[in-house]
Amino acid sequence: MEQSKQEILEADGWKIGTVADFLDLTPEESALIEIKLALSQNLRVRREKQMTQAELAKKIQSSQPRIAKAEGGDQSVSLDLLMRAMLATGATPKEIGKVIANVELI
Amino acid sequence: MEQSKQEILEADGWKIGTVADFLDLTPEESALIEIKLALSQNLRVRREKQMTQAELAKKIQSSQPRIAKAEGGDQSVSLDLLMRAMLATGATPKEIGKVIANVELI
DNA sequence: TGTTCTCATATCAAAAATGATATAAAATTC
DNA sequence: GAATTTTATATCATTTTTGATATGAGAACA
Repeated sequence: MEQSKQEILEADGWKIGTVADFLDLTPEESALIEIKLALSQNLRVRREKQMTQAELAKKIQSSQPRIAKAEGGDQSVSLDLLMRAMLATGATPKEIGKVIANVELI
Repeated sequence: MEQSKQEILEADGWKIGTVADFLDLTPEESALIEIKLALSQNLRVRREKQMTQAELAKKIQSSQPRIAKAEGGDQSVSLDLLMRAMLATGATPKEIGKVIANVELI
């Protein structure tokens, strides 16, 4: 489970090559990554129930490839874009807060 | 109360000139601003109890002026920087989630 | 099988955000 | 009330993030 999580992070370009590198992250750095991943995963679930990536992109003046990156947990996607996307799926601050609050510290 | 909130937003460079303009924001745009403001205000409270802006800046490889902007709710500060700063004050995902969850929709 | 729809990946110029620096203003301490 | 510390504001070159575009991969379905 931890292994697969690391694989996901590596594939998405996070600065993690080995488990040692992973452990070199400060708790704060890890927490930020976890928060972003939680949001991106939640975004995909919410979006899939309602629309295509292209439709969501249009709603927030973005592009389909960028939504794909957001949902894929890509490193190049900011929290701001994730938040805009979440809100565009109808997520309320309460719901978003819950997603973040449920992030487990490593 | 609403008036003063608008004044704050204007002073910080948000694209809000009049109440009409303010009402032109989509609910999603408003929510994003509210979330950022809630975080910046909470950041100031947390940081003041523990350290100076310069000290916090050093912790996250930022600069004192940027922390000032973050706490001041400046438009040019990303959610990512706000989040990094919050985490550096020891805020947990649970606490951060609570701050966001408590944001009232307009 | 071929067509259509949806999502993923790559590239890139433009825009936004960044840290650094200088310095002013304000608050705190002496 | 002077000195010191802390915070705010302004500018700027660099980096990061962005939307756009092109295109590939895959699934769904005819």
